[in-house]
Amino acid sequence: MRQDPSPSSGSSITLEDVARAAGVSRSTVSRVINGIRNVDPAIQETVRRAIATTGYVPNHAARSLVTRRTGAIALVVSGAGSEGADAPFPGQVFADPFFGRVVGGIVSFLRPRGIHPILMFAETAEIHAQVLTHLRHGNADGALLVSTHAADPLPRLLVEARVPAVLFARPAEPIPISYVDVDHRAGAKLAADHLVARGRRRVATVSGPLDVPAGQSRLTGFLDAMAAHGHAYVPHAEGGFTHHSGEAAMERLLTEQPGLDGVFVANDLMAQGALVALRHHGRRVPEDVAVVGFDDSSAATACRPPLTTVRHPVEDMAGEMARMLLAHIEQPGRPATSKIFDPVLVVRDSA
Amino acid sequence: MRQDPSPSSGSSITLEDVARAAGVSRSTVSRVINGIRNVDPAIQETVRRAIATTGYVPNHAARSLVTRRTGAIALVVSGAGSEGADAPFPGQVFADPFFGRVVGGIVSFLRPRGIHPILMFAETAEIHAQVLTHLRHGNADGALLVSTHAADPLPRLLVEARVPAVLFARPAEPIPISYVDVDHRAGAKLAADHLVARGRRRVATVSGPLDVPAGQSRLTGFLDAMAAHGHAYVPHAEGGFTHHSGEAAMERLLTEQPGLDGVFVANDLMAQGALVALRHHGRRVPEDVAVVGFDDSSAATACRPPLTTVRHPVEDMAGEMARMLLAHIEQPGRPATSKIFDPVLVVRDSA
DNA sequence: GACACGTAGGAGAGCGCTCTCCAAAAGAGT
DNA sequence: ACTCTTTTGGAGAGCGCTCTCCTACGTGTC
Repeated sequence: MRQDPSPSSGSSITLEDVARAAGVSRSTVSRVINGIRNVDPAIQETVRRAIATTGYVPNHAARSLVTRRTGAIALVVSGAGSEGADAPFPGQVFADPFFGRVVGGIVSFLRPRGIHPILMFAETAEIHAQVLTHLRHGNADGALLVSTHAADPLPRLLVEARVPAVLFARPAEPIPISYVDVDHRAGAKLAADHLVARGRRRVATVSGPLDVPAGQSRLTGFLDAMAAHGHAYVPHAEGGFTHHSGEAAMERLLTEQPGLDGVFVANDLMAQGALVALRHHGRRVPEDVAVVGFDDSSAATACRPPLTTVRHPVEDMAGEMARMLLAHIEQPGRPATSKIFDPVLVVRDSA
Repeated sequence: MRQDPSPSSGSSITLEDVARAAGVSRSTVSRVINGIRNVDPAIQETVRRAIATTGYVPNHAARSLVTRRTGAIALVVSGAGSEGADAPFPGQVFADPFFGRVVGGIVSFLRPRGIHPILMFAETAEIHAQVLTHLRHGNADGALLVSTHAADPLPRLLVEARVPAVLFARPAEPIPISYVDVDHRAGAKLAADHLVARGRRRVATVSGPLDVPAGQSRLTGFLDAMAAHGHAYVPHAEGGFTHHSGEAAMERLLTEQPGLDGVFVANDLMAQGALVALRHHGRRVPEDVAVVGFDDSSAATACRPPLTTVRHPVEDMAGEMARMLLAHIEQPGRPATSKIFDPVLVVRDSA
């Protein structure tokens, strides 16, 4: 036995070898492995034993050559690479803990199915093309796309190239592509209701970038809800979903309305920045100013005080994205669908 | 022309089609594409034109079936999944901005070479096996491994399975595997020298977990450097490299030595936590207590005050990892090598 | 002009797998 | 007992590519 190829040595054991060892044909071994059609239980057992003793591992390339499936999916993080003054360094986006949660949700769903995502960052147009080529080369069966910017052309390119894809968040332009999203308006209303219930009368808001649907909807949802509570005018300052932009926006708000006692900040990273600005101006949170964030990212609990925030069920959404993509890959003609998730208010100490 | 397969329709254009269009053989087209051997410039031009007009895209599966290369590499984030009381949720690790930088460095190096990493999380032994199987199926040519825990068995498993691999940070057990690392002792000395130069006399340290080489080296490096400055005894509290463990360790240190005026915290995330504890106890930073972190992660600049910290050239190290892995894939017999990077002190406001 | 030599292109044999087609065997209905 | 269906295993044709031969054709040498 010692001259035998050990199972750990670079596997050049093929189906043919297993078939010979089991005394059956290649077809039968293939059927046992793929669990297709009926195979006599006794033969199945023999084949399984042969697979174990030979240490056979299927060759992925050969399989996908004939099935025309790679069994891989791409996770594309796309943006315009113009995150304020930040360097457009790939992986920069992971500074936002939100992406960690997206990745976690996707992996949780995919891993039990034996799929591991291929990570791609696409900041520039040149790289968009490269990503597209990669996908068309058959390196992945489909793509999960998380855009950081509204003007992202990739969703459209993906649709045109007929690459199965699912987006996180509704695309800015109306195109036939599946996506998941959270009900931003409902989340903003949750924040408004909470602030009013806490007795706050001079409320303001730090919005996200208004060219992004999420930024837009959170703002209008908040303003509408406040209007329903009788507050016709609510000051707002626009931020860019980053820590520093939140801090700067809060500064502007304090200049405009020094007497404010409540603020809704459109994401936690900005809220963290807002907290810094408030402290700098001697405001106590929540005594002087109540702060409500959005996302329930890990930044929310890292803050002092911990943030009251609107919980985006990111992991569930990411899992659903993966589920939808798999369905699209399974049935190529499937029409685009969307799924909107309900947010939840998580009450902590900041409001 | 309108009945022709349009370039954007699911590519079933093969080498054969291109060869026919160019009036040459399949071999010649292959040679042009792979730039191997001499091909008449005129014919090359004809072939390129044919490729463009047919919209040909090479089939990756077919190619890797014969070359026995996938052209893919795996990025494995491995740990024991017992990060304190945190849930072992995949992607959890991305809460640490450090990983974002690792990913960024890897992608920066790999992307120009047309390679996109396959992301895998391996928290449990069961998943280690799954990852190994995946690798042996030929889903990737090699692996880049970032462990969060010292007891990680994956490096050894990878070596045994003869999967080309490179680690981020020296393995706890001595095994023949390539790695990159930072000179932790030198970094800790930088911190000690700076604290002493700033005139601090009652210095303490929050160390990382002592079963991790990085935690160990940073502590001993710091203690040795302080001893060289005449400080025989330096109190220390052990943390777990997380925000909360840093806060807790700082609390303990303040109980043991209320009069301390300087502290070296073994990573920025813990330093951020330490800042919270110090503020809670009414200490001003840097006036009352000078704080030096380690890593120069984005947490360092998000803090108030911004952290003076030891910069780990993470992106360079990650890029080097990828370079080493490609070399190992290129020359399978290549002996394991390591590369140690020098850290740099980044002076901000905290010390 | 006969020979060797170097170079460019073509032919064709696989790489390891899936899957359709067939044949053989087994059961069902009359 | 015969035909008709159903079940189960084998044969073999590719999937699209690379790469090793092999042939044809200059070019150089004596």
